[in-house]
Amino acid sequence: MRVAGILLVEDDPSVRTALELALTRQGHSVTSYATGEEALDHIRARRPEIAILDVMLPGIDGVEVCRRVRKLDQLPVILLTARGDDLDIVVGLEAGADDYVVKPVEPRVLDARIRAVLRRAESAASDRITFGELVIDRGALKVTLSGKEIHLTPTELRLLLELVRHPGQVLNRRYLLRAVWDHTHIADSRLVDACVQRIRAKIEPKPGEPVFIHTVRGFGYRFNPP
Amino acid sequence: MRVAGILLVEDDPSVRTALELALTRQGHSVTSYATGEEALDHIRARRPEIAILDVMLPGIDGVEVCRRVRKLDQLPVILLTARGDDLDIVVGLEAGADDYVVKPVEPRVLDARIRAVLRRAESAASDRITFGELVIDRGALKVTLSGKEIHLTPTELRLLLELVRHPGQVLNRRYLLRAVWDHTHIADSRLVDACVQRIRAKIEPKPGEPVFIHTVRGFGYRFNPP
DNA sequence: AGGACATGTCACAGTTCGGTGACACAACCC
DNA sequence: GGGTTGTGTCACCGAACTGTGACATGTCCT
Repeated sequence: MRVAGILLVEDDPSVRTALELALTRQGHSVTSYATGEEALDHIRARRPEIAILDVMLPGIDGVEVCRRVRKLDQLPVILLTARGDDLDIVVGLEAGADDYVVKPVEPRVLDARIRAVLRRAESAASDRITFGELVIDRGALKVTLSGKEIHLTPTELRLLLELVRHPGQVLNRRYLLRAVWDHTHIADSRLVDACVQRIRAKIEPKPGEPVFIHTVRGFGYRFNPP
Repeated sequence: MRVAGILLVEDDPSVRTALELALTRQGHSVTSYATGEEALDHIRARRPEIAILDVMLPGIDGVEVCRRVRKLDQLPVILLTARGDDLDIVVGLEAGADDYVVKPVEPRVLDARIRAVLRRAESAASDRITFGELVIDRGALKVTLSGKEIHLTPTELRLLLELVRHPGQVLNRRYLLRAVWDHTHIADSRLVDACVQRIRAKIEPKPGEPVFIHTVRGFGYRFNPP
């Protein structure tokens, strides 16, 4: 099941907390703010997968955030409004929102609408895999950790992708040498170890106790989904 | 303003006539039917731009029509339902509907939703794509940067379009050689590199640090929407 | 504990890769 | 023909990458 990085903007703290809780329960990962300014910063910095914006906000309102976002980006947007005021709906959809939801909303309905919007947006999106904070985009060949892009060299990336292709499986050094380096029969080589070490230095929060790439003494390495 | 060929399916004759009239007044061209079977025939034969389907229909219902349509086509679908029954909404959106409207509906609101759905569908198939300051008109084969027209040679344009067709994806040199030059298996060639440089010189504000076409060392190039 | 062995760590130098500009040639247009 | 434009190729250079070996550290077994 896909899990989305959702940006939620809602100035009423009780509504915000309730929605955040409900969405988290549905399996989404949610970041929330109270103002449009913060939301725009977050969008620029963290690239969420979808934004859910309350229309009524102090300062820059949801519709305006939506307009600005639409100028730069394809980021899917759902607008939230307190009443089903028809004029709001027209304005909101004209601003480029992908959907428009009237509060109060059943969590299940909001979830369905989020998934519908994401499904539509996905056709253009690339295939990526998420392991907790680690996101590997196989199409863009990008790796991000907690939203920050990590630079991996070609060999490091190929090795990581090979490990990730078999999550939970132990891959021995000979296999990895063949798969990543095309080395057919170099028996003893510290190459793999060195490369794993370099990857760990980049993606493991504490390289001393690896979370992602585990050493299986005597056999090889295993990529563990957290 | 764009005028859409709308397929309307609604079994209640009075509602059908009312909606047809309202939509026609908004400048749309509407064809309407009372059953899902007729609708599917129409879709196959006439390729409407958008379908508005009542959920409750005798025989094949709206959700089922939506499901079948989605299997073959990208045809945008809006579902209509008599009450705001939450379960219906979830089922409908899961079936792939682009939007879900509860009757009775203000004509202006329905119109806004139609336009929003069409706008989204359009951006996927549109002739003109905008990436920040860079505008690529695939119909006119013109590229403009900050409003100024940029002259690209045919090969440069083909390469740029190929990259833009897969935004965010890394495309390797072999692929690009095949796609743009029809070269089947020239292994080592700096052709792509040279062409990318020429494009960069024209569209990148600072060719030293490219914004649009990124090099992914060891793999290829990636067009990054800003 | 102590030895044997497996793995982590690190720095460095050779190698590869891509950016860049020059250039030759073909195609095209006056 | 003569000039202009588009395209492929090449050589050079700096930057980035990577393999290697030496050494440190860790783990397992007796």
